[in-house]
Amino acid sequence: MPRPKNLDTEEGRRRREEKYQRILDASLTVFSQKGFAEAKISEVAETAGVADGTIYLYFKNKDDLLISLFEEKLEAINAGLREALAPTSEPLQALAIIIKYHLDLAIHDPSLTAFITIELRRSAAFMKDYAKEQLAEYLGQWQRVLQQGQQDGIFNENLSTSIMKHILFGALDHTCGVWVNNPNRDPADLREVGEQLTELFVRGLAA
Amino acid sequence: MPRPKNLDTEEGRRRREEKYQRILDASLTVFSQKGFAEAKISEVAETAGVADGTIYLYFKNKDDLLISLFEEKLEAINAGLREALAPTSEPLQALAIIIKYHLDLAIHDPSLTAFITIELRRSAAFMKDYAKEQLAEYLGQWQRVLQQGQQDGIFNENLSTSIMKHILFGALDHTCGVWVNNPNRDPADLREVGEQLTELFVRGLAA
Amino acid sequence: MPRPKNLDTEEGRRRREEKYQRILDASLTVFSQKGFAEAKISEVAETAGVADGTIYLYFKNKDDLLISLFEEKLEAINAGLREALAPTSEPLQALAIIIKYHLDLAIHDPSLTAFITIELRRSAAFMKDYAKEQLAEYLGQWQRVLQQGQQDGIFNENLSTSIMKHILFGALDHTCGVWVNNPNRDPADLREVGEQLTELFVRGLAA
Amino acid sequence: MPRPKNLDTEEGRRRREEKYQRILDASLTVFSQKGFAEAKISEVAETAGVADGTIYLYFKNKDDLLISLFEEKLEAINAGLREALAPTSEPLQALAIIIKYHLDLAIHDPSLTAFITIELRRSAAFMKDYAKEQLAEYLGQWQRVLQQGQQDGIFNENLSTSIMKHILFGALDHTCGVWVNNPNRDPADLREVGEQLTELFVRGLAA
DNA sequence: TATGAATGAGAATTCATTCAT
DNA sequence: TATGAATGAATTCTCATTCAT
Repeated sequence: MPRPKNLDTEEGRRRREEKYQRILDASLTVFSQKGFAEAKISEVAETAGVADGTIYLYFKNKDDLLISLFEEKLEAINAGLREALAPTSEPLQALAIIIKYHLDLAIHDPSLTAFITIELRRSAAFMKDYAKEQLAEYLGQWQRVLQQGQQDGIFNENLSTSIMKHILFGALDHTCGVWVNNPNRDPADLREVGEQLTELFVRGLAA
Repeated sequence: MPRPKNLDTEEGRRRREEKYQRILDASLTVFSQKGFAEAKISEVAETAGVADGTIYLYFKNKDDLLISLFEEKLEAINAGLREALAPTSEPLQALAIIIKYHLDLAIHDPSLTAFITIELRRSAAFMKDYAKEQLAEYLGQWQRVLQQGQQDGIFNENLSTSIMKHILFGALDHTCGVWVNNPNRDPADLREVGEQLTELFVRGLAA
Repeated sequence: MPRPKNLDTEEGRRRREEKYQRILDASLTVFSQKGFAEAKISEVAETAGVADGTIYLYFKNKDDLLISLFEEKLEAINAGLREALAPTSEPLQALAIIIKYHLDLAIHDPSLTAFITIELRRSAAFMKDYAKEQLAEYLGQWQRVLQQGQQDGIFNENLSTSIMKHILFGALDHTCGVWVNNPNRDPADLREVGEQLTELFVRGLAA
Repeated sequence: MPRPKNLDTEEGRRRREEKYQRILDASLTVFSQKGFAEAKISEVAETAGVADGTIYLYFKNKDDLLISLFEEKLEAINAGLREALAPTSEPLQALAIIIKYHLDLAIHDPSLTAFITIELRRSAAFMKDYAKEQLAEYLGQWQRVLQQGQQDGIFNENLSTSIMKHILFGALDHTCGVWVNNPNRDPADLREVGEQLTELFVRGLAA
């Protein structure tokens, strides 16, 4: 969703798209390292290899950069999860996929995870619902799996799926946040978390 | 720990302590409403009913205010939990107490919960370990309960208590954060969360 | 010249005088160490062993402290020189006394010399003439010696005594300033300066 | 040495150099009028015709402005004296040139003289040796002339050139300071000072 | 489009001075 | 008188944003 309008040439559009992306990537890097408030636009620009002013050709302001980053990343995460869940409709398998997907995210993109863990709540509390919507969509996918499990008689019907999705998210988000924050992090540790978490939930949710 | 030296008179000490507390309370109010970065010292001062400069008689700078707030509040929370857990050594009861204690905190002091939920991770990531230590102590109390449960043969020994404590914290912290952020929040909802969470964990942890 | 009025008792006056002096001495210490602008009233108070507010019972404000210090010290210096010059009316002897007196000042009270060297010009440039007057009086004593020397036919009548007094002051003030600023200063070095300066002037001024 | 990086174009460099100079000139004006401590960055900015923030694109902070001003000006003064002394190696002529050069400085740039007279000592006492080095270089040029005079048998060998240079500097600096501080100053007065000073030293230094 | 120098609003912090005790 | 906590005006400096090139 680059703002600049020159879409005349194919070439032009591609170049714009590419620079837009570069700025967004740079934002993620800087925001995850320093946190949004401490991050300087000039540092984002330097990281992206563009001039400070250029950022304002693609984004309205610093907040817009944050919002766009959330939108872009959360959308992709949602799409990725949708794809990952497509092959199966078996709730237990799906639950395992959900957990694995979230943990893999942390393993493969620690910056993104650090960013989400740190900024999501602050954004949820003080900003409009840009991020909230996407998060709702993400958790919505989870909830559907849980509901399916209840329908299939696999998951305890007394448990509220809308509460469970938040419990699961909190658990995953926090454990990933702790892991990502550890300079000597080892993916094996996070995989272990996945197994334990799965066991806890599978037993806990069991009908 | 107010800085001013005049501790000569009983009266003097009390007044100082009182103002120190007033500033800290005001910080909590403002920090939880706007987030630390957006909070202005002048607003904290106004909320506390003191002049801007007065804050610097009690705290070194804005960061010190944040750190002191963490220390003070987390210490009290730790002490409160210790007290709440004292009466029982039965793991299942203790687990219920832990969950109830955390949720009651949110119900009785939503500002504090909002503050912790939003700022704790950011602080953990970028600040020294002022907050980390207290959090470790808090989760340490939880872990001891889980370990006791394993020893008593009540909790599944295959589950890592050090992972479980983080899972539980993430779950509680996030659900409380969501609840606190809801302008139409109803304590009953959070109590419901408590019951469901307890059930999930009791079953999930069962040996 | 303490301001407080309670002069009722002999005892009261003495105590006041004593505290006034203590504050002034503390000012000299602090001003000479940090310079007037960097000096903090609270540090002067601490050095004097009084409360911050007490200073304002004796001095109108920070500037008044500076001015009073100049007045007090320069007056004493003037009186001291007058006394030192009393025994002789022989110009060459008097000139030697003048130089020795100024250098001895630096040797015996380096703080005062540092203070004067650093603050006198700034004060002369930006403040009222409190200091100027006393300096004029000091240099006036010098000029009378130079004039006497011309009258006696010892000093060259073509040289302007009003220029010479400034030249001599600049020379003495700067060399003392350099010496005082040297952490490894040795009084012998300054005495050597005195001899050389005397020789230069005696020859240079000779009729 | 402007900080901004864009040195790409000849044009760009020139404009930057020009603005750097404008700010430095404004500093001199303001510092010499009020003294460094009383000078406000905002006033320097206004005098320079730039925004407050612009100053920080060229200088690290207020102290850096002072230091840079010293460096720039004292360097130029040193270079100027070197040039002025080049034509002659005759000590008496050289001495006259030294004195004339210093006094001409005051006549042609009273602000600079006021600034140096007032701030040099304070800086020497409290700041690093930015200014000290350049002053040492300046007085070093004087000392070489005095030494040459001794070698040539013109100047008294009993006099220490390292003391004499300080005496001369003090004399010149102070007389210039007094003159510059006089609102009704007449260059003729300072020329008279020059003649008298020269006569005093020529006679005083004579072998 | 891209640049990056310039802007200036805004915020933290300091400290001389006041004033209730 | 003496105290020292409280005040708040004043100042430095930062950095998101603009705009001339």
